Amino acid sequence: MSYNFKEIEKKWQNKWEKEGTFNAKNDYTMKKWYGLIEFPYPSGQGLHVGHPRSYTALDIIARKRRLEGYNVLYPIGFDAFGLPAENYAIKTNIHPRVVTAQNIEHFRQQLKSIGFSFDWSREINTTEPDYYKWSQWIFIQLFKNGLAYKATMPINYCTGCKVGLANEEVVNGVCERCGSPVVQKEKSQWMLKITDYAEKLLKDLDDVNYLEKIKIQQRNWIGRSEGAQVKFKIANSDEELEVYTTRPDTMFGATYMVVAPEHPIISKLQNKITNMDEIEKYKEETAKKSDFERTEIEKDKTGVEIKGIKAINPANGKEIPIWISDYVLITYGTGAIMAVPAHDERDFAFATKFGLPIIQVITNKENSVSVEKEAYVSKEDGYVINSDFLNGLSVKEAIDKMIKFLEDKKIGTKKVNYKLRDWVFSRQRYWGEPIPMVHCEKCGWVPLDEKDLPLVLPEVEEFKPGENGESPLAALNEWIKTTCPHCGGPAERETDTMPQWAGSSWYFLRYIDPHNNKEFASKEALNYWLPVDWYNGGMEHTTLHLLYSRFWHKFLYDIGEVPTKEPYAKRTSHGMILGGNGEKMSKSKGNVVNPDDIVEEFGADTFRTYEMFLGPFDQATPWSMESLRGCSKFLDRVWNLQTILVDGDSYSPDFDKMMNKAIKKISQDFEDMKFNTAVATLMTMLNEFYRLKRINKAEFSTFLILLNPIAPHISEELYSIIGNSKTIAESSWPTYDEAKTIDDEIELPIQINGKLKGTVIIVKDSEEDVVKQLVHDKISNLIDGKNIVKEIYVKNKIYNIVVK
RNA sequence: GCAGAUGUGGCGAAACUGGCAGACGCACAGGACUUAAAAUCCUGCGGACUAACCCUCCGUGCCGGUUCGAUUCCGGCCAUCUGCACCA
Repeated sequence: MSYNFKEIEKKWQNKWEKEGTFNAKNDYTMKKWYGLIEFPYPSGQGLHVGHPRSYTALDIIARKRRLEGYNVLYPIGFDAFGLPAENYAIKTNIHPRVVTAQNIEHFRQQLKSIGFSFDWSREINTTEPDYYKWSQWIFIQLFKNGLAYKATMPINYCTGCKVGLANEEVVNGVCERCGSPVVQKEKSQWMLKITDYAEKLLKDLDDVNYLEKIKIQQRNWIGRSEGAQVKFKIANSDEELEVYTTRPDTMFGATYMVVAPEHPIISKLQNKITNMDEIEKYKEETAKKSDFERTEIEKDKTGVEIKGIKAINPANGKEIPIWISDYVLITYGTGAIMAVPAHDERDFAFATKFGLPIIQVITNKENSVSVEKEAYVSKEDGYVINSDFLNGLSVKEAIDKMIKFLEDKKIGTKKVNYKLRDWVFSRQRYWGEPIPMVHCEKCGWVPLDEKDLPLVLPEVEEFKPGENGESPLAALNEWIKTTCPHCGGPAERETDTMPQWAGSSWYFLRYIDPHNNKEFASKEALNYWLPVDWYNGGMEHTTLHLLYSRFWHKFLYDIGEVPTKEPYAKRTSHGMILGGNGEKMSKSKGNVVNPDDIVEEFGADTFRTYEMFLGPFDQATPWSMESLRGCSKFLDRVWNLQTILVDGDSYSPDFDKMMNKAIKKISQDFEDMKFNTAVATLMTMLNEFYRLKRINKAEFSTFLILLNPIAPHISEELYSIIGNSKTIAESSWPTYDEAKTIDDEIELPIQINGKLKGTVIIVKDSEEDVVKQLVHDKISNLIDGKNIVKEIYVKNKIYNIVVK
């Protein structure tokens, strides 16, 4: 018999909403637990089945924590600024605010229908002035502390639409919408100096409980390296070219230099350069490529020699040519490299293509290295040759000696470098937080007075970005004209807006005290709730959102605004849910599953159970309608346990053991996010109840509490039906007796030569001679007359006999 | 190219710290109930061998190694997925 999930789920959801069952308490004497999921971007498509995977997982932990007596904060909100709403506005001229409000309403209703235990009283929305006031406030603090600055950075510029584009909108070098070529266009933009925090962001990873793969990804992204920064003189000139290298030991093998096409040395020395035409042409071609293309495509190296100037290798004083090539990026290091083709793969490819000299300076112990066909890049067991005063040293020794040489001569220093780049914070867009800065002729860039926040996003007629890649706000002359907060003279507002990352970089702080209009959150509340105890989200956010929000938080810590160094004590990650065909769900593939349909047909509890059962939580798994029905059947069987409900005590000690083991297993599985095996354990329990055709009230109640975090509605309903006066939400998490989880008899496997030949029942912790006798009796027919070489007994695990 | 991950039945998967490979579920097959179907319940279900059962052998992407014993550890390959900023 099926149960009426529609009625039951509605009933409990209404009760929870009416009573505020899951709202966090303002009792700061209680032990607390703060669980966080990545708040959704309210897209027009509505909730994806991927969202509930993460939300159900932490909902399970949140519900368990409440039953364990914690004051739980499990909040929800909407990250509602963003491109899709703006692009929709451009098409339809409907204000993004209107569309966003509709989408949020839809999301809210969808989320509520799944029965998450969110504290809805703390819902936030990044597009509300009350919220982004504080995003702007934090930006001003960053500016005041020298961490926000203006710099000229390229944007993607569509030559057809004449607007700036996000990376996402550039597909294969052309505009996604009109197909016109996209070029890089220089633009003055706000930058945030995340690189100042590189060392802290790296080091403090040691103190947080993130999945190891997340730490590794962040470390690689920050990309700390040690090396040397070295000045190369330009022959017959006062100019110098500075390079960064991690291999100063190979400097005698540097046979040429390469600078990024955008490098300022070119314009500085243009009078000496004899092939400016050729260089300009190459620069133009480079501008057509996004960074993405320059780095992604496995292509032949291209480049142009800068004729008329030469550099001097400071190691040996030899003149070497200077080239430009797009494989050198202006944004990393100094934008220039010394090329050592014998010991760097890219340099090797470049030198081979353009016939540049290759000088080997590193060999191995056996001196069997050849750099005829490929570069020798190993740093281990390398020894220096052909390098004057470095000859015979190991790579490590040579690095130190060369750095000392450079420092003595004052032409170079030891230098730590990071791959991490500063954060481009300007967007030439409408639907974002206005940047609260004005430009005054006299005072330069000045932040708004904090009492004048929020700087409200003004109304516009036209959402289309302006020509030349300006923001739509650039057309609002009246709005732009303002007075300088510093000197009172005429000034102009910044017209770019913040990126979507801004609102999400600190939202977890606002949840803590969402209605505070004096501060982003009170000190008292921050002290109590921080840090976030557990944050679950997608791996795709590891290097951007996760790092950005750590950066903002660390900054706020340094200026005394938050009490913890790190925002998140623990970070875990969920795998993607794929379509039934094993491919990523997408409209074009027609394999999208809509959560609403599942909830409508099978109910929220089945949906939640299936999302947790479908596979290991951290791995990508395909959706299967058949398996979903299996979960529906499971809940029907749970409902029908009522038919075998009996009075009386536990059935047997063994049965009691099964219950204790299950409590232990499920409790631990939840903590380890092994939800699939937790569900499997519940199914096994259920099978056992039916096998014995009995369950008493105490057992049923325990079973329902264990099931409750996964399937909260049906479990509450049954809990009440079987006569409990309190609800599960008012009860506590079951405990188990460790002694009752241990078997006193063990079925010991017997192997001969590592192959299973049988089993024997032994008393737990039996001594070897006792077991030996039992084993020999059991398999005497297999070992009689055989030459026993060795016998291995691993207590309570295995007995293995080696025969010849 | 770099980085991270993954690879186990027809399918999703499980397996503690190196110790009985395949728990749980789906699909499938047979049976019960039913006038019949659906639903439900019961039984079986890695492969080879076998009429069938037992036995035996093979089996965790491939090749090798360590070990009494390897899905698990080590080396080398192959394939797939994800991310990327050619990171000097």
